Amino acid sequence: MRKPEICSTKNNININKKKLRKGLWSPEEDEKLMNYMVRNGQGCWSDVARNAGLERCGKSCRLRWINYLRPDLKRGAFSTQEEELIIHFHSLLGNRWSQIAARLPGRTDNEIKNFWNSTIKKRLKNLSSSTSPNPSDESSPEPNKDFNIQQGSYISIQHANYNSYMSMPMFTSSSTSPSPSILQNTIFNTMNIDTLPVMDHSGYFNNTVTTMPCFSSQNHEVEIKGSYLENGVFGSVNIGVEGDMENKCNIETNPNHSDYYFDDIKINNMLSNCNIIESNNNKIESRGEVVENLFQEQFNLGEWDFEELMKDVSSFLFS
DNA sequence: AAAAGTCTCAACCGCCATTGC
DNA sequence: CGCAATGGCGGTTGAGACTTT
Repeated sequence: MRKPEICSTKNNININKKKLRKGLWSPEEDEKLMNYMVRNGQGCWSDVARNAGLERCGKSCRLRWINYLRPDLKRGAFSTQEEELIIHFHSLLGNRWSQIAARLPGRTDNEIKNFWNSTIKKRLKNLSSSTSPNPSDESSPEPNKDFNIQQGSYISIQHANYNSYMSMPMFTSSSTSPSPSILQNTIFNTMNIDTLPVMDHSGYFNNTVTTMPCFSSQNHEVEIKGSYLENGVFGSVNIGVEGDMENKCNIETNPNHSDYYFDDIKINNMLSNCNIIESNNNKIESRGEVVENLFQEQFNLGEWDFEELMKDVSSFLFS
């Protein structure tokens, strides 16, 4: 974390030549930005910074909004399903964090990147070093090269907090790069197929309980009301259920996390002023234009480019 | 209890693409 | 076409929290 400081750089051009703040955001700054965004929606970020009365560059505002203030953000630890998905999508997409994040609504690219670098990569590294005398480069940004794989054998990853195992194929890394098809196939198959999205004709997913795309699960209990889906990948985005808004928002406030002042900025109150209802066909209706604008991006974010993804998978599997 | 080491994650940096003039 | 402004992304940093010694 960085201490707040006053500085200006070539990236922080301000027409008033004011020095721009950097570093950690104060609760007051958060409130200003949140208020502005709720009232006006997203526009030119430089204007946002200026008009919201923030001595920050537009980029900084954008980052703060996307990574922290957005109402649909899911907070707290990654679920095991999310973890599996990240591994899966990373194997497909490499370090394209924004694309991975787009497939995990409520999670940001930064969050996923941090999680990967701090947790998953380390786990895979440990795994690799304990199973192979010749560890490969885990930091490779290229897809499909994150595992040291020896052909013909399998390794099992036991997740720390749950009972399932992931079997992964082992290929030799000595000659050419691992066969993507086998790797992809195996990773794909080792995931519970239930964790994969089932899209209906309208572009949403079957078995969803919210307006957001969602996974079904047979092996994990899915709690629909009261909190985010316990197992769940998308549970925290239950913003569309009438009368449940405040509850949803509060639930995502983790007292152990650094969002200690999140309640103070009255996000719940601001949002509860907007009347959002969920219609029968799982599409959101809003009587507040601002909210509509506000959430539009989130819904787009949550949509899966599933066809594209499956095309990639197919090409891996059958190439 | 204190020092050292490790981890987490918010935020910045720099690059590239796009857009508008 | 060239330039500047802006947006978006991935890589990196570093302060604070946490754990170990």
